[in-house]
Amino acid sequence: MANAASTATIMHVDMDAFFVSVELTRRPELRGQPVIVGGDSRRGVVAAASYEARAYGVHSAMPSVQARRLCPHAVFLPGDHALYSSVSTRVMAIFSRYTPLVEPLSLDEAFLDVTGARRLFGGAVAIANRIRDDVLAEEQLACSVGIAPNKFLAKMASEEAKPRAGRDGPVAGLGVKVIEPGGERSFLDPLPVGRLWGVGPKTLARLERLGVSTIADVAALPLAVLRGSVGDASSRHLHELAHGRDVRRVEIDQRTKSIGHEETYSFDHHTYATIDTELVRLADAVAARLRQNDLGGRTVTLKIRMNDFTTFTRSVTVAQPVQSGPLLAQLAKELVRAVDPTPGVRLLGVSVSKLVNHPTLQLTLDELSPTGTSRVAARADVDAAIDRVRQRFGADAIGPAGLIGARGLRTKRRGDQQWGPNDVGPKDPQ
DNA sequence: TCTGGGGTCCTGACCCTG
DNA sequence: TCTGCAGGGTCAGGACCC
Repeated sequence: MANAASTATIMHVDMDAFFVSVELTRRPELRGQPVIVGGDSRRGVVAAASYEARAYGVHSAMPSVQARRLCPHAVFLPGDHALYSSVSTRVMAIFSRYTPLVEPLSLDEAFLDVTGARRLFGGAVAIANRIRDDVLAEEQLACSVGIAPNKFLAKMASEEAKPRAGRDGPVAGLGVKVIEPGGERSFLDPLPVGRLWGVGPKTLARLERLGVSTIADVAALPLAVLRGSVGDASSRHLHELAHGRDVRRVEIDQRTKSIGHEETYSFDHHTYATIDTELVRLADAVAARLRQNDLGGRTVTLKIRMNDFTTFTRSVTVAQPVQSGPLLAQLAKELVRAVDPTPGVRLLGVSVSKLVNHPTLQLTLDELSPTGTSRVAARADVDAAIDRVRQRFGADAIGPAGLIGARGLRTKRRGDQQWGPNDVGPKDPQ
């Protein structure tokens, strides 16, 4: 790359149709067919589609019902979050052979700062090609790589390098795309403004009202005009990106800021009785993950989506960090009482933020009594015992008593029902 | 027509405190 | 004692990302 000695070299590596490609490694007979990973129920969505399915207009986040209509002969697979996660760990380890500066963005993509590795491996393009070869040889997976002076441009470049869905099947991409220092504007200017990071449907509509359609238009717009339309922080952010500037560094230590679980149900809940049961299950799962990471959180947020899709959040901040399932469930149940569930609740979520490491034991109100402190220690012992049983016998081996008989002792795990509910109705009295 | 799950960040309203 | 103001924390919602 020109100016290579003085400019940072950032790489964005993006796996091609990751979930589908992982599935094809264990179902090779499906190669060449339209394959869709995602929820197949009436409220499911597409998580990933093979390029053969994309040729029919199927894309991720599309309702599965619509995908089925567009491509009736597609093979639907339910998805296996645990498998994708383990493959992802191995792929990230391959990246780490070339630089310690690896920032995973999600299971299937990462930023790499290869500035210091260029000399050792013969340049950024050589590193990119070696990574692609290693991932293909060891995991039978393809990936695309963008190389540029900063994160934003590297990501844009990797999108340019990816394969595309053609009428007669996948069309191979470049594999590696480089944006040289000095070439930022000529690359960005003609692109539609919707390609800018942070421009979704709402912001796009606002920008279009200003007569903006390309990234060049944003770059030419006075900052004050942009600010009036999209606010202070967004205007500065978009203006910088439109000029090809992005000062964010590759961060290898990304601290988690919140942990939560949410679930969309196949059938709506109408009573506090069944909602409380679900909240116990969600709270238990969130608490287990908090303990797994030795974290506690002070703010508990409840999310409710009604069947007309209106969504509420209600939160409460407590003095001591929370880590126990029963206490989390108790707070969530108190929050849910502010909402009338009778019209129908389609989604419930519980999350915890304001996280702290190594939290000290938290007290409930009744535990503040003179005899209460011994109960706190006892509850911590119970939590630890539950975690040990689950580690040895599986997540469903033990759980809150309130869940027995509701939908079976089915413990919520990370990745469960990731792309929509199973078509199992609640045992709702209504 | 139908819209998942797990996150992050930003904004505005409101309340409390000095 | 009352009022105005600034700053910080909390809460709720919106928007966006993969």
